[in-house]
Amino acid sequence: MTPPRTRAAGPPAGGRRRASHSMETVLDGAVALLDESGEGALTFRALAGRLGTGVGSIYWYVAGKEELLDRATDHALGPVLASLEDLPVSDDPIDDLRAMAVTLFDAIVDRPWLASYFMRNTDVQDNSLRLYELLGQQTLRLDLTTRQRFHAVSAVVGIVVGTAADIGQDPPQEVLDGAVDREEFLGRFAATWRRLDPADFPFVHQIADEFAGHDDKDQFLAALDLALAGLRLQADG
Amino acid sequence: MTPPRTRAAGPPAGGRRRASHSMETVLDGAVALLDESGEGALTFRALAGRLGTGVGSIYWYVAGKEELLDRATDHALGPVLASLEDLPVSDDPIDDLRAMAVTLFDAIVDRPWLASYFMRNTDVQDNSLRLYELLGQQTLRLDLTTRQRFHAVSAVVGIVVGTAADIGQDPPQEVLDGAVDREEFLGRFAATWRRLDPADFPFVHQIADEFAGHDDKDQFLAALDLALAGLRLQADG
DNA sequence: GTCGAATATCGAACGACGTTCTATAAGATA
DNA sequence: TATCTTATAGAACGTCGTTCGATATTCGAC
Repeated sequence: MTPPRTRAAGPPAGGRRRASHSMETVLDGAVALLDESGEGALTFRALAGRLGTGVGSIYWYVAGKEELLDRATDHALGPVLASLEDLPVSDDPIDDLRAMAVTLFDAIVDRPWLASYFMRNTDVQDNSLRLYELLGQQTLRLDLTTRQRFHAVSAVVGIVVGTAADIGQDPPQEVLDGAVDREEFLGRFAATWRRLDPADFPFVHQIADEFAGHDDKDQFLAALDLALAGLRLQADG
Repeated sequence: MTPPRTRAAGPPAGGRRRASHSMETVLDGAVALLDESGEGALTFRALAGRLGTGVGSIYWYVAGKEELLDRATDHALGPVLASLEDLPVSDDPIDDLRAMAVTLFDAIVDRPWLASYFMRNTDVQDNSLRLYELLGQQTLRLDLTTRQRFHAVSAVVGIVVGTAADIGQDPPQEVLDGAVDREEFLGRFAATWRRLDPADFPFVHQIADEFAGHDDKDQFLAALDLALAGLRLQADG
């Protein structure tokens, strides 16, 4: 979460969103590149090639790579925000908060690059701010101080983004290429850990098998539920 | 956490650590650059300049930038690990776990770049693994399943690294340069948020003042304590 | 004491990247 | 028509990670 840095001389600068057919095209292209081959694949040259234009053109819409990333992130967050808004409302705010976090997590797992840029600049990332607001509104239904609400939402967002980022950066190409499947990948890991001296590494040694068969989502849900259990305690206390 | 990718043909490849005066020199230089001017400042040319050698020489010690970063991270983690080991042991494992998390957090705040590379490759990052083990050993003292222990440590590490990373990437140069102090920086933020329509953004609007004066460490401690409260529930239940 | 491998250094060169700049075309306005 | 704004295109610049071949140094084997 960070304020504005620079702004492209570009199109919808001030007022409400004009037509600007091409800004969407640029963002769609950027998102497509990110989806297809990850963060490293989004270069101005590659994007220009895909759009059939020159690199210079992109700079008319966007001040630089930072803004491109921020806007692409926000662009991709639009549908996520919509699905959060469509979530049913129960009478338990913490359950609703949980459902939102899970939805957000799933979206980030689908697009791991989201984690790196999410909430970096709420000035450009309108949807990020709305998303933050939506999570926050659940805490308004709880008996908490403002500060506690603030901290609760920070914690939840932190767990979602943190865990998802961890997962996203893990698979080292071999797995993405399909040359090595996830099971073997994790298994190699576990094997290394199991070889450690149990006297020096009682915990890691014990954890090895658990790790070999672990599900990233379970890991996320466990962390989330720990924090939410704490939050419930805080709200009821 | 990830297994090995490539390895430099380099020096202490297999066996126990030889003298290898220069590997330490390289890592010290890398850490110094990272400390002085952040992640962007660590380039092979800058490092070679500081060491008074050629770029090519560095590649004898390290297979590439990834490994350089991994090793530099682990190098910097050495003293942190030592201070974790020196922490007093109480009769409450969760309190001890908390103290460790706080110590780790403080170290990362001091060196924000640690967050980006911590635990990326336990094969090269010996200290990371030991650190993970140390946290895990506290959970061995709790009445939990292996899986719960695994998840608990993941959650704690996730909160530490996630929160610290968030903080580290925030200040947008102006603050680092001292041109704008933190208070004004946060204040600008809060002002933007306060200008939002309270009907559309009840939460963000309410949070604005809280945010203006917030302390990053409080934010971290709040998230940590929520999760630890949940953990205590789990262990006692 | 010599020789050849293993160890270690160095910097030019390569290709890819973000960014800047200038030239230019098309559309609106007068 | 002339002029300003909008929009495009790509050559050029400097920096980066990385590769490579030319060297120097060390050192055990003979």
